[in-house]
Order: sequence, then structure tokens, then C-alpha cells
Amino acid sequence: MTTLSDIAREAGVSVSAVSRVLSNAEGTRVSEGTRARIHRVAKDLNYRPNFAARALKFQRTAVLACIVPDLTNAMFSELVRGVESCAREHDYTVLLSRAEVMLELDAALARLLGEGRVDGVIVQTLDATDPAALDALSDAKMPVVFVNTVHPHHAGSVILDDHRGAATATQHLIDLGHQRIGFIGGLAAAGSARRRLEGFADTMASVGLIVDPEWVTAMGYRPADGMAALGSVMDAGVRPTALVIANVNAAMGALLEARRRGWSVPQQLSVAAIHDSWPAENTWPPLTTVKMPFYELGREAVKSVIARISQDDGIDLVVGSPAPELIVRESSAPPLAD
Amino acid sequence: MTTLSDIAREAGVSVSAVSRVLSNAEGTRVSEGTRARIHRVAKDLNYRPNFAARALKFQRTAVLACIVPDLTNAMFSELVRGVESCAREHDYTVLLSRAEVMLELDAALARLLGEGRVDGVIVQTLDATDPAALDALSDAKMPVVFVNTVHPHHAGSVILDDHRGAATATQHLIDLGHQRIGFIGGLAAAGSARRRLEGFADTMASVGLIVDPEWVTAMGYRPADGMAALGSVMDAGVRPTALVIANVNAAMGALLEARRRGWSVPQQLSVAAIHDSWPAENTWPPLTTVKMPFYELGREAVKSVIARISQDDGIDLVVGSPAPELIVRESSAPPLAD
DNA sequence: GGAGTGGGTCCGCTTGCTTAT
DNA sequence: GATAAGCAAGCGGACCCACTC
Repeated sequence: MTTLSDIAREAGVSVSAVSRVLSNAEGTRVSEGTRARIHRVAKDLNYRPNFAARALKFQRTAVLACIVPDLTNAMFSELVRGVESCAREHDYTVLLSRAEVMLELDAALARLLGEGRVDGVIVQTLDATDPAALDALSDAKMPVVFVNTVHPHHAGSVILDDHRGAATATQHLIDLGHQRIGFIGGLAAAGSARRRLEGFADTMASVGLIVDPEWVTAMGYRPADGMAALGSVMDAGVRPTALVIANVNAAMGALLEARRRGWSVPQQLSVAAIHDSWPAENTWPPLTTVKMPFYELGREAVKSVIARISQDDGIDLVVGSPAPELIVRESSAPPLAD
Repeated sequence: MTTLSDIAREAGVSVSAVSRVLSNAEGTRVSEGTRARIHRVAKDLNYRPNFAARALKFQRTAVLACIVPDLTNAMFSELVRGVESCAREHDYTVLLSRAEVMLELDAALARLLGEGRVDGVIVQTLDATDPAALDALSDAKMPVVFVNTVHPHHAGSVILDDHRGAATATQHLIDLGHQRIGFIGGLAAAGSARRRLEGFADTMASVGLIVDPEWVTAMGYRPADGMAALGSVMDAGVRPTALVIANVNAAMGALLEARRRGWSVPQQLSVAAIHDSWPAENTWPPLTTVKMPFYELGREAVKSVIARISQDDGIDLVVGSPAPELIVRESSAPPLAD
């Protein structure tokens, strides 16, 4: 490793001169010759400022951590892309981390923030996480921003317009002519799941459609949850002709289960899912989805942590733009005439 | 932030006493009372050793970077899981990073290793990457290990037994009674793609089956590549009755294209893919796959970097155990009688 | 007196050496 | 001569404050 003093020795100048030249400090008075020589030697020796030394000096790492429960999830990777792009613009580096359960989150926060490895953290919790559990790790002053979770005693959340996303999906099915529409939702503990359910229910109510409680489930977002939910809904006395599914992964499971049970989509059952991701294009039939602005969510999350880092106050924010976008594929169609 | 001197002041002892007690240095002679007091104060003040200071002192971060081209890819997340588990066992932390193209990889390596942010790097390159391009960033002594790519002038690669994986998939289709079997492969530049093709070809040859060149493609591993490849193969004069597809994502695209063209799988066309991932269970029909030991690959990669870090010599290694595992789902079946 | 330099301190932590019982 | 503790240097970099023409 090359250090400033290596360069200083080689160039025959003092360490402070090298430091000033290479960090381009303002008001630096160094002759052109010396400056050029320092630059040349630095280049020859392939100098790179030592990260630890800078971090120690500045008490600042210019690193942001982004913790997600599951990297496999294509939605999260949109989020991560947004985080990375915005972080780069603000000269931050992103450290990605995985924390599947609360315990891991707690430990990760302690290590990352407590040991000064990062300046701020963006946390996407599992949908199943009880917000109250976050209290334990919520020094309200910590530069932590939660994504898609509003934290009771911690201002600083960035969430999607779940209500509108669900409404968009629901309206699409209504526009196709469906009247018996069901909702396959996430676990009731999650705020985002509640908001989506409300978006569905409000839209149905606004056009005077009745929702049979048998058509509504709250089992979760995994494919297996979607399979179970579909079974439950389709065993109802009167079957729905269409379903809003609150998550694309659950929708994939539901499609598979529909196949297994011999229900053809979209002829006998239309499906519209919230969230888009590449696997949605590759299911059979390809899924109609409502694409939520995860990329922008990631960007806003970064702005929010940075604000917290510099001013240590946070705000809660709903990312409403771009609006949830309906992507019509082949899993939704008008209902068969009765 | 709490520092050692905060604790020292509070406990009325010297900084060095605190350091020795908290780091549990051997041969430390500190009275029980002092020791207890230091521990209590440290706990009260919620002390955590500063990462930057330690890194600066030790010239060592205990962090390993893992660079992948695409986090969405479910296969990589198996790899990452393996990396994390093994890293944890060796008291390393993992920093995940994304680098889609060579330029980014180069920059990432410079930042991570050059600035001393990490002690070693595990790189999973894109399948499309030309190994020769890696030369540029290959100080052969750098603590870098490549996964699934053998690097010409850089011993230190960990790869899968691609030949055997392809052979397993091929043999499965042969066992079902297929004779006209095609191969949808990855880009020819990638060594792993070549090894899989050889595994396919060798297995076919070993049972005396002929491979029509029209049944073999090398378009890549994305779903769109699989769609194009399926079209090309099924336009052949004599059509195959089964396909080995070198990657599960390409297989998803191929399944979709088969649907679109009205070829029913597995009745008219059997499909077996290399690699397993959760979306493979949720396609229609669910995909028959050969699960490759990505988790173990990740673990071996960690052992390999650690060896490089401490001894700075590397070895090339094939992870052959557990063996590629055939997972029979519904996309493969005996051929229709002619 | 301003242009061009170098010296020295500190960031938090570890550790060999010293000092005081 | 043990035992218990403190001093101080130094990891690499930044920057304030000299100092010299």
C-alpha cells in the first residue's frame, strides 16, 4: 500500500504538501512544479487514500447501508438500484446487507452504526415484521430510515402509495366488467398490507360492489401463501371471477395453484397483482400487474437518510410519483357472460 | 459515540487498561475490581470499538466483498448465502456489491481493495464476460477469487462441475427415452457455458445419439435469450423432442415461448434446466432442473480468499460435492410414441 | 507580506515498555 | 520480584500554525 509519506519521500517534499495537493484543498499554495511532481509520483505509486484513516479523521465513512430481508426478491433489487443511483450522486457508497429476522436486524444495526462502519442505514423490513418490535432498536435520533414501514416512535419512513396501487389494480378489474372480486393480501401486522386492503375495499365500495369476506385472505406474500390463499378463496360458496393479489410473488403461487385445480386464467379467473418484476412476464399466463415506483422509493430513502445524517431530524414521506402504473398482460380479461 | 478514553475517564483508569480488559488481551494483569468496573462502565456507555480505528491499527478490516452482476438472480443469492455463512464462521463480515459490467468491476476492485475497505474480494462475473478482459485487473497477487470463471493468469478460481451438471440433465432425458435432444446454451465466451455444452455432447456421444447442430444454440442466459433460442431450435427441419437448457432463467423464457407457439410441455417437448431456483417451481409446467451446489460454491470461495489473504497464493478448485442433483418436476416426460 | 513549504497534533485503538507499589 | 497500572508511539490522513524567502 502506498501512503502519503511514501509519496513525500519519493517526491522530496513534506507529507502535508502531498496531502494538500492530492486532496485539492482550497487556498493551497504549492508551486506548479511541485504539484506536478506530486501528482506524477502519486500516479506512479498507484496511490489511493486509505479508507480507515479518512474515516477515523472525519468521523464519517461516506457509506450507507441498505438492509433487505431477501435479496432474491426482484422488487427489492429495484429498490437497491434506486438507492445506489441516488447514493452515487451524493458521493456515498452503498453496503448491502441481509437481515432476515429481527434479531439479525438488531445485530446488524449495532455493528454498522455502533462501530461506525456506515453513516446511515436504510432498512426494508420483512412484511411480516411487527412495527412495534422496531421500537427496541429505535434510538429515535439514529440515522435510520425505514422503507415501507412506519415506525411508531421514529419519524423517518419512506413508503409507497399502497392505497392507490391497490385501487389501480381493483379499478382495472372493475373496468373489465368484473363484479365478484376477491383480494389476496399480506399479513395483517404489516401496515402496507392494511393500506392495500383499504385501497381495494374503498374502490369496491366507491362503485357499489360488495365484497364477500370469503374472498379476502391475509396469508402473506410468498408463493406458497398465494397457493393457499387461492385454494381458500376458490372454495367459497360463491366464487369470485377476479382477484387482486397484493404481491407478485404470491400471485405466482396463486397462478400455479389455479392451474393445478383446473381453473383457467383469465377465462375463468382474472388476476391482477401489485408490484411488477421480471418473473411476472414469465409466468403463464403473463401477469397483469401494477408497477410500484420502487426505484424512486430507493432514491427518496437515500435523501431521507442523508437529511437525517446532517440534521438528525426525519420526516415521513409517501412516494406518490410516478403513480402506480398498470401493466396489462394476459392474466386479466373480461368475465365470461353468466 | 463512546471511546476508550470516555470509559477510562468514567472508570478512573488509563486508556490502556480499558483496552486490555475489553479486548481480553492475554497476560493482562488487572485487578478483579478494576476489571469489573471497566466492564460495567463500558456497558453503561454502550461502548463499541470504532471500526476505522481498528482497521487503521491492524491494517485489516475483517470484511470480505462479494461482487455479483445481478442480485435478482436467485442463483446468486444461494451463492451469497454460502459466502455469508462461511465468512461468519471465520469472523469476517460480507459486503455485497453489484457490478454489471467490466468497467464497474474494475472501479469496484480499486475502491474496495485499493482503499483498504476490504481484505479480499469474491467476484462472480457475468456469464458474458470474456476471461481475457479480467487480465487488466489481475494483479495476480491480489486477494481476489473468481467464481465460475477461470482466469488465465490468476490462480484462485472456484467453479462448479458444469460438465457433470449438464450430463445429469442430459442423461435424465435419455432415460426418459428421448433421442432427439437439443441444447440451449450460454454465450461461447464463457468457460462454464463451454463445459456444459461438452457435458451434453459427451453424454449424447456416450450413448451413440446424434446431435443435430440446428438443435444447439449459444445465445445466453436471460429469459429473452431462451425465448429466441427456443424459436430457433423449433424451426429446425427435424425438431428435437427434448431440450437441455443451460440456465433456469433462459428456460423460463423458453417455456413461455413454447406456450406462445402452441407447443405443449412436456407432451410435445420435454425441458430440463441446469440450476434450480424458486421461480422454477412456479413456472408452468414446473421446471425439471439440476440443482448445482451454489451454496457450497460460496463457502469454498470464502475459504479460498482467506487462504489468499493469509498466504497470498491461490488454487483453482472444482466444487464437486454435493453432486448436481436432479429435481424432477413436470416439464419432462417420455416422448410421445412416433 | 504573501507565496511556498514543513512541523506537529489529533482521530480511536493497541501494545511494548516503564513506573509505582 | 511479582502485581497493577500508566505512558507513549504509531497506524494514514487532514489541517492549523508556524517558518522562510
